[in-house]
Amino acid sequence: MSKVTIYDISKKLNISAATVSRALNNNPKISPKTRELVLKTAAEMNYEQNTLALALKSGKSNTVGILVPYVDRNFFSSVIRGIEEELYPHGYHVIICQTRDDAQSEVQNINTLLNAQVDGIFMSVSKTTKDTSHIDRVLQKKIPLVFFDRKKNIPGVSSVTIDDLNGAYMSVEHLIRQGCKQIAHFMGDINLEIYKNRYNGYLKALTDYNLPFNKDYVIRTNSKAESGTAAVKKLMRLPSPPDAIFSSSDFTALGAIQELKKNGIRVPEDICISGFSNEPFTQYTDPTMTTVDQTPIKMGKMAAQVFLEQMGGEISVALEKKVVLSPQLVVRDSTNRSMG
Amino acid sequence: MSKVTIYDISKKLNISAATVSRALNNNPKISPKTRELVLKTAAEMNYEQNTLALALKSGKSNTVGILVPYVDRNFFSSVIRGIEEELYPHGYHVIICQTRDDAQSEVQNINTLLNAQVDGIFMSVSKTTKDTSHIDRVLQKKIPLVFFDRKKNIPGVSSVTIDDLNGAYMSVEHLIRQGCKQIAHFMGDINLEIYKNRYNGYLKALTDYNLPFNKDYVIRTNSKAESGTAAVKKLMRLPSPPDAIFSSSDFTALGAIQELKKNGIRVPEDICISGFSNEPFTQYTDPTMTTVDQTPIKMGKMAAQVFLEQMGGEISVALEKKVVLSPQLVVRDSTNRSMG
DNA sequence: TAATTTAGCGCAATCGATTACCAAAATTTC
DNA sequence: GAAATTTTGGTAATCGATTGCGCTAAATTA
Repeated sequence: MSKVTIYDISKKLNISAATVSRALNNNPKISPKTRELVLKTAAEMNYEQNTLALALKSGKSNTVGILVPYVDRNFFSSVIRGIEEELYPHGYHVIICQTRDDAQSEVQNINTLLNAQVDGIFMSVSKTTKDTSHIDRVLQKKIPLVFFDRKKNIPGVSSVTIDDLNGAYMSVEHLIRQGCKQIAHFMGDINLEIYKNRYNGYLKALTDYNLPFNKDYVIRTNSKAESGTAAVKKLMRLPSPPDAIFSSSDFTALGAIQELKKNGIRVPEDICISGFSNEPFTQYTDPTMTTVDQTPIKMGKMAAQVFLEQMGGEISVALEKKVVLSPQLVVRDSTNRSMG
Repeated sequence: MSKVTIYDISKKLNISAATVSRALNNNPKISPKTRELVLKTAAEMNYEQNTLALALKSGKSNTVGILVPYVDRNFFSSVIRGIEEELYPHGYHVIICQTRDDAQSEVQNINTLLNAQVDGIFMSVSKTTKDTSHIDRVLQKKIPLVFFDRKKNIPGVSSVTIDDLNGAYMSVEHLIRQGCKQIAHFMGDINLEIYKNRYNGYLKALTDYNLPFNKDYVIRTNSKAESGTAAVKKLMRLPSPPDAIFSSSDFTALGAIQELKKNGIRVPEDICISGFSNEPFTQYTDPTMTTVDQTPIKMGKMAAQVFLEQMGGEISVALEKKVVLSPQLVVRDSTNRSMG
């Protein structure tokens, strides 16, 4: 009924609990005969090691914490899946926390995770995070920390990100090859590196292909479809509207497409549009949407591997590791002019 | 640097650790003066209670486990979000496990969760689960268990589900009101109650509205778009093809729409189609898809509340509670004939 | 055969916090 | 002022597992 402990086994066999523990852990100081006996009895009695007691004694909890803005955002839940699948075989559990993109909640969650003595922390920093003293505290405690996607540049912290600049560059390059010459950009929150990088990739492509930069073509958006429709309205009022839009978000790109269709402007014939993230819905829009895949499951798996490496290293020299994954341009109809 | 314990505080103040513990827990047996002193010192020394030690001593870990087939499925991640948001203010953490719809993995995960001494378990049973002895073990240990969405009928286990039968009924009723008379059904895995209920709702609506039942109109599908295209092909070969499809899944409905469009059959003019789940993409398909919203975040919150109630009850009389949420019919263009 | 090594196992401390039980001090009561 | 209470706080066991140290008996060596 109630839990079987090593003491129950030791009493039954008339040996000490220490012997039981050693036998169960394959300690060579125990004779094979005793070991077998203990193992057999433990199995019979349905013994299970008490994780909490072990964690308290060893200081290792075999759990890791994952901090994301929202679990139900496809990108994040996919990363979580990747982490979980990579870590489960190693005996780790994942604790999920939502920051709701709130810096204060991030700090709180970090605290409770530290307090629960997690063996590692994975996080995508919240948009509003400025101060990083809570992150320093993680480092002080020598707990492996891995940023994914959204990171801060802090020495000693590993990160797994995608090459946003290149993803943006590939998108814009693709638009140019489709014959577009006046390419607008929906720019996300510049507080986050990822959006800054996407913007820079946009600029770099323009420069490399000798296209002029027009500041009216860069619109600040916020990852919501409405923001995309508003942005499109603004663009269409310009004396010389763009013939392509590279959006830093699938949602704003979607809003743009909807607004354009409503006004009888054809996509991709009149204007090409590409998004970013490869949200599941992008393959079902009309037209289907060109976008950039961030390989989130892979990102999660990589992050987990980085963590495992850091755990493996005897002396946790906290040597940081920066993994940058290559994004994948997914070309679909919203930029495909060859199909007419 | 290293963790501050109540012993550190007790040494500094030259009192016993017991007193410190009591002071921190507002035990009335400690004089206000001492209490204040301890509290102040604890704050100064940056003391934090060791969760693991507490958990070991009390048997309460303040974590709950959530088992889902895949975390990156929108429905499940939304439920998780609901649970997390409801439980976080109560000091609980959530551990996420993926079963990959594999019964064996479900058993394993349950075991490790029990072993980690979670205070409760939330689960959506995997498709392949037949034997339920692992669930019985949870009950034996008197650990609150709450099924959500996919459940097994086991006495003593609470559940939060939606009224699938009614959701199906509303859908079919809606199709009938649109003038459809020959309504087909894409039926999911009948091993799962939810699909059985959706099927029954379909049948009930047909009966109530005096429409004949045609067994050729019921096609077994598997929640993948391809399965939907295959099903449509089969239906279209019938001597008298249907004029509406009620699909038990958004994905198969999507596959159906795509296949029909490809063959020049118009939706909704020639055939109405409705799905189930209100996946995010359904609002972006062309035409936008009528579907049934399962209110997953609400479902998560309800499940959490059921759990909290069970924890609150002094004697855990394990009185089961069955919550059935009302689904929401979301009417969009794929069934809207008035717009012609 | 005596001396020494080694295999096998037990004792008790430890991880950090809680709490039943008990004891000293302070207060009240007569 | 002595006895009876009441406050206040200490002692030590407990949750379950691990492990350094040491002891006993068997095995090895001289």
